[in-house]
Amino acid sequence: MKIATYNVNGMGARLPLLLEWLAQSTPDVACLQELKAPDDRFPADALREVGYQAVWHGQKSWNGVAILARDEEPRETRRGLPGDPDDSHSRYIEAVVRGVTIGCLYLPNGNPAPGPKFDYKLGWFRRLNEHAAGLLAAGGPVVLAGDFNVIPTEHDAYKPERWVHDALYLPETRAAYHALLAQGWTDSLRALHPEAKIYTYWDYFRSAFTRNAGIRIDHLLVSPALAPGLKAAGVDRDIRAREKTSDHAPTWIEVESA
DNA sequence: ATGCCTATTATTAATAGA
Repeated sequence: MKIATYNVNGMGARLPLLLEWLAQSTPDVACLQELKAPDDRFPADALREVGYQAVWHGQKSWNGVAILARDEEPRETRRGLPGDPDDSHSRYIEAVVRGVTIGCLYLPNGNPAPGPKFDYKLGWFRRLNEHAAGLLAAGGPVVLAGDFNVIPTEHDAYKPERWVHDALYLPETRAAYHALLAQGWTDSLRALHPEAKIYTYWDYFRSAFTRNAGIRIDHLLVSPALAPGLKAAGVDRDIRAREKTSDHAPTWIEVESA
């Protein structure tokens, strides 16, 4: 089973390349973030034409997440994280595909830090970790995939010193991520490639991609039921090199699901 | 420390991203 995550940075601008990527990479499940569009502008028909059914949680202008499944309708189990009824951001959706629970998330950026946006990030992170603990307690196969907006370690940034005051790398952010891993989740890409330089995001400025000045912030965490079945993991860098591309690249794993 | 570039929305500029 191939499971991917891709921050598309605008569904409206990205649909042609998204369709090309799906045809090329053929994931069984694709978690999308930053749709930047309301629910009624989700291109469900165009996706269905290339074999994907979806559940989505959109929002005008910002945020927005979706789960795509090939030749199958994802069975939605949750939209929005529990714990804050006043949270209006569309940042979490969860569905079961082929018996695997898929949590698709777009964790807040949190800049500038300190400040209210960083407080929101940490609060959202606490709610995620509480929900994740519940998913683990159920014991089944689970994948938490998405744009975590977390640089986990110094090995996950081209120039880590540039990020020391940034919300993606501050000690509180990394501590929350490592607390999540400590519950028993496996960071798939790092587990399969312990020493590799792996990036999933390169900003649009200063030819960051051609200089490989990137960071690793898109992650796929698997529960203990899935970890022994991890077979492969990678980043579709060729998609990031294309015209009209997102600033993120699709990131994926292959795992035995049963 | 900041701008660089891009997408979106609403009207040619503001906002957010990371």
